[in-house]
Amino acid sequence: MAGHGTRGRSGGRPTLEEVAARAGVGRGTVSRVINGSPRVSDATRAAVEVAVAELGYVPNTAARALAANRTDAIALVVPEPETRFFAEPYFSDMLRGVGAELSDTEMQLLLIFAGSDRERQRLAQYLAAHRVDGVLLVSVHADDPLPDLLAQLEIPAVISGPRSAAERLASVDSDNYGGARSAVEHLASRGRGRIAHITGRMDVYGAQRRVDGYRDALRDAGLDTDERLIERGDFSEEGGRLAMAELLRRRPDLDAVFAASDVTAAGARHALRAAGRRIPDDVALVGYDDSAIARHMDPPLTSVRQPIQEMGRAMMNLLLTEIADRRPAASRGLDRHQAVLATELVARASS
Amino acid sequence: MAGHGTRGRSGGRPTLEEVAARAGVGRGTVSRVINGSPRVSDATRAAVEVAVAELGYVPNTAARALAANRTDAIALVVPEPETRFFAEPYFSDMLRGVGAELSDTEMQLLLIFAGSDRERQRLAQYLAAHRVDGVLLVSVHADDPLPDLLAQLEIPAVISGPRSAAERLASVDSDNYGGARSAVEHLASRGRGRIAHITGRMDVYGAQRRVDGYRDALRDAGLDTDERLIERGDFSEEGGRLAMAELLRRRPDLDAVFAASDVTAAGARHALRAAGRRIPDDVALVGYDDSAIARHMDPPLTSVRQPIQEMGRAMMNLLLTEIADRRPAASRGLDRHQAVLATELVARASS
DNA sequence: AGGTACTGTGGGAGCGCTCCCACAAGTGAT
DNA sequence: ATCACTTGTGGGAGCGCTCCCACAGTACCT
Repeated sequence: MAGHGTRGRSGGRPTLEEVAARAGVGRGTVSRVINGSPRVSDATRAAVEVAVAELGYVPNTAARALAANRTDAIALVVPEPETRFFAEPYFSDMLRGVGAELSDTEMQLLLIFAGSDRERQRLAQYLAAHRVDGVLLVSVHADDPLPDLLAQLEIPAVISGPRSAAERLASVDSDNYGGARSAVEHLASRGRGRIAHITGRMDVYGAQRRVDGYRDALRDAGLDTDERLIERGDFSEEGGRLAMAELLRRRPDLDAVFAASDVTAAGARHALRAAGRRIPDDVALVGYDDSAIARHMDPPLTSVRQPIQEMGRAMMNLLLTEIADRRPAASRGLDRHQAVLATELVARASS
Repeated sequence: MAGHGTRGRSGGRPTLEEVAARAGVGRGTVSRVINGSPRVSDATRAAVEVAVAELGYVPNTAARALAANRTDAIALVVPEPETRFFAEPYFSDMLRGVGAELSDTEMQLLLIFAGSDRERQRLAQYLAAHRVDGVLLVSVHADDPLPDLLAQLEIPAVISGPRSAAERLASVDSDNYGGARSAVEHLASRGRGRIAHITGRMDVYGAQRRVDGYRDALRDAGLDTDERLIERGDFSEEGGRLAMAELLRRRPDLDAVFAASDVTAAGARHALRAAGRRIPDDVALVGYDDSAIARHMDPPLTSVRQPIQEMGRAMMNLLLTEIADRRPAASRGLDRHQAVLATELVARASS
């Protein structure tokens, strides 16, 4: 159907040209009004607006995208299977923040899952076709090639959780260092002096930062900084259990544990129970994420909350700036855009 | 950035014209190859494909959309707040089905929430701009103006759950009538003879059909068809409780209840417990939806399962057909496209 | 040999918009 | 009166593609 020739001149949707004719002005003027340019007299603007209303004119997105070389669309890329997306409140919180920030924009948000190889293939094509003006990347693993692809294509992008201290992409993160510090300071204030730490996967930058925060807080508080109080975990429950058992073997006198995630803390709790230690009487326990697990644990788990929704907003803000600048942070060397949001310690019965 | 004149001729993305030059053919031929037209000789096709690969050519979507008057995008419209979308497995199941059917297509799926008035306003603009080739509409209320807007704009659309027997839009539904019948037949086969029914909101077509199925099944089985065995509910738990209490008052001798939803059944269960009736010993209970509630109820609830994921697939299939035909079902009078999928009774301890 | 078909191909015209140049008209300084 | 701006406006050119017409070449009939 349609395509060319003298097609549907009368029947179809009105064009900018028809609006111009109706308002008795030129095409350029209508375009200026539509796009909110200040360089139009009030009288002319009013006339055009009347014509637009009468004709029910709506700009043709495709034509605009072609001529202006932009799409007014943004992709939220989730490098996970859909199931995880729906299962974890993290994503819906993030989405809410992003949506809130976007709602007074003309931009359109696309949700793209890239869990399988097939989906990733499609995504690469999609990005290569420049079908979006910018990309929001959440939950990226350290070895993910996606960020580099984005940098190479020079597509503005913002990542949640930088992959390292040398992250080239603009990024938003919560204050992992500060969060860890607050956990340790909280335990110290409760009179605990031999505080252990079960780390997350050490190839995750945030996990490294939590270790840094833990160490510095211990040192600043003048507490026991024995390296044997640190044991590796991997964010999993089983990892937490094993690490806890090892810590109890090495330092049976420990009186508190800061775990790098709530799930890890759940594992630690099992090991503590198995060893006959009471929480919090014998050993105080603090987790990270303030997830549902924390609230439902027995006893309820003290945890460090990250402002996920705020992070979504911040990501969107950064991205809109990047797009406005039309120069991805990656190409500007050290002048990176970053945002780090404060965490909040939620104290419960476990500490 | 770009715009016009002799812009980025060398640097930017390759165009179809450049591919044509490289392959030593005309623009038309490249277009045919890209779009998989059979009217190209094998030799020419191969040459073009080489040029495409060498140049890393990716078609410009905007230009294609403008010239061909199509977008290759489909919207899944959810007329609910995002929170409900994430809370109910219904949507994620539906999405999975839709996605599966779409994955071997070039089409792009957009997820659009239209819970608030503001969002609905935006959606209307969006549709008026014909930014999608078709729309999937899930969870529509009887008085929703959205379907009519779609019909008026002549945008191909498929609705999940027709609003009435006279639904003009193409639709996919589960077999509410048959599902209700199977519930009643199941109870009858368990030896129950005085089977009550708590309906859903009667302005929902599916709820009406369930009543029809209930009535016909009773009649065909030669059971008690006393109209006093039917009481209105509204899909809610409280509604189920009230209706159950009323039914017990009117027909204290009833020995089974078929509730129009699992949530309703949960309410009925409370009322039965309050009246000292044991489930299933005194009264057998069957729900509808086979939701998580059914599995976790005490006792576990027998329920009618709808094939949500299959419905998603069916919707997508119907829509793709509609789009291919380029004539919305609404404009073809009685030649409507519909699909009705079978339900399945999941028997548990409550019956 | 002439006709009729079909296959494969090139390229003009056009999709509806934005960008920018050109230019008219007004304003104020010289 | 002249110049130098500024403000507002019209419209040409171009974005990269698809559609379709025209036409060359080949195949198969009369």
